[in-house]
Amino acid sequence: MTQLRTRFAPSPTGYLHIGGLRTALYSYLYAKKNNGKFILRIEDTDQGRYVDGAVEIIYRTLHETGLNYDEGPDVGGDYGPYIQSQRANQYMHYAKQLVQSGHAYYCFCTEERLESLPSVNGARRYDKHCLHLDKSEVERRLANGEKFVIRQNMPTEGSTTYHDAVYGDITIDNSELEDQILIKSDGMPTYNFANVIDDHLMGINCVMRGIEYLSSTPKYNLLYDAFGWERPMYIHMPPIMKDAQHKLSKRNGDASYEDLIKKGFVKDAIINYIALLGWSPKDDSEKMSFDELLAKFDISGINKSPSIFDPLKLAWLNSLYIKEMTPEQFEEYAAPWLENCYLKDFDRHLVCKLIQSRIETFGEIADKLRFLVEFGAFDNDLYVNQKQKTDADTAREILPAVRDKFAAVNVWDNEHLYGALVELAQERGVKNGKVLWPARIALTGLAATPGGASEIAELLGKPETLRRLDMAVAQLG
RNA sequence: GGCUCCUUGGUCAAGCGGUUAAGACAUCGCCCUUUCACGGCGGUAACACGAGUUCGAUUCUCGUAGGAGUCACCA
Repeated sequence: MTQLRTRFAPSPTGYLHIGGLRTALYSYLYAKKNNGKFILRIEDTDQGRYVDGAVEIIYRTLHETGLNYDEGPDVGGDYGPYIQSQRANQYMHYAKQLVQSGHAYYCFCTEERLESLPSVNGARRYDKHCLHLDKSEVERRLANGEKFVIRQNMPTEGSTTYHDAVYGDITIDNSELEDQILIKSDGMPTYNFANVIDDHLMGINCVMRGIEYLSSTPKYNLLYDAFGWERPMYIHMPPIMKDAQHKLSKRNGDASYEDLIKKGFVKDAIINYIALLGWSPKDDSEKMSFDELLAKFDISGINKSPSIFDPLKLAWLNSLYIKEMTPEQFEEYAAPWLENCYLKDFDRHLVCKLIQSRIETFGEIADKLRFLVEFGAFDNDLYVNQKQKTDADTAREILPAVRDKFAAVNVWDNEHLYGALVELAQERGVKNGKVLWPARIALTGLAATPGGASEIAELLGKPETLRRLDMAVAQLG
């Protein structure tokens, strides 16, 4: 049995977008699942769209996410080169072979003539004009150095059917197929042509790609047939949408993998989430490690309908990955987010302890703790708490005592600070909340904060804690 | 517009002729609690529509509607 070979064939036009990453993920998973090979090929036949550095981003992203390809430009392999522009000289040979066998022909039509063609059903269609050119005339014009393209000669009758692993049998009338250009006038192959030639030459026997190729696949198959090559297995995938109408696209500035990382999502959560967009393990698994994904992946679980990218659910999954980190891992991961803002002045250990269970993405950290450096006048109504039965009056009564207690604390840590507050409550014969609530409000001026009064005081340090208490008392009048 | 594909709660999604139509996110409520968050428990919420096949359709067929893709010397 021949070995399964899948490939990911992006064009280097910028960041790797989410849809592309998912295509790579599924291709990788399917290959590995079947002891096959996963190949990376860069499709850069369009010089105009080439973006500097884009190739490196592709390599980096794939390696970073664990989608390690067995063959590719930077890792080598027996079927290289793996960059299409470096294989440029082979395509003409195959195109001419097709011309020989009558499956393709030279076309000298000018742009003007093409534009003057009548449009049928809202689309202009080439009329096979040059197919009927005399062989000697073709030779003459070629010898003359006239510009030409090579077109695929499509059958005009009948239909072609192929089987797609997720969409089933797809049948298209041959009359729908245009005599597409195989070789452009600059001598370069079109994507459609290079794709087929390279897939065959690289032994790719399983093509996984977006659904946008579903209806043009018969053209590819006709090419395989014309060469007498075996057609690959096809697995088309539904798109990932931004909303019901629009596909997720970098053109619209939608999130790329890099953007998500910058927002503080972790790579495992991103991979986990996109695996779930358009595919289901059938059981109730949601959070899955890369290995579990590999164990459970199956193309029968791939959906036919488009799915909308939900940042909220990604965030939830991300929070799961954050929570399962050990405190050490969390601190290490959070370090850059802490170092790059005011938080660099605070005890990293304490900060991390406070926020690990309270954030969904690392990008939220700075906002969540801003009160540590921003403190001013606030509404005394914040002291009102129905359950603790507190208000500005009870605060006015208890806060000076809180200040005294804190001032007397020698070992400035949560344990001692909390103990001091509880002790005060006991002395007064009131519930803990009666002291804790106003103390936290006085220290932060916020209705909700990560951490309670003593934890925040610990972070703030003694001088600042006492200063804020004084301000709060003064504000109460 | 032609052709192709798609259609289960707000979102992801199970279901593949007979189910009280799973589960998750979100949302709402309760519990826990040093506020928030975490965690636990529970609630609201869906088979686009119309025919047909069948004893019986979410499931099969055909229409309708809606959506997407495609019809390049772009990939």
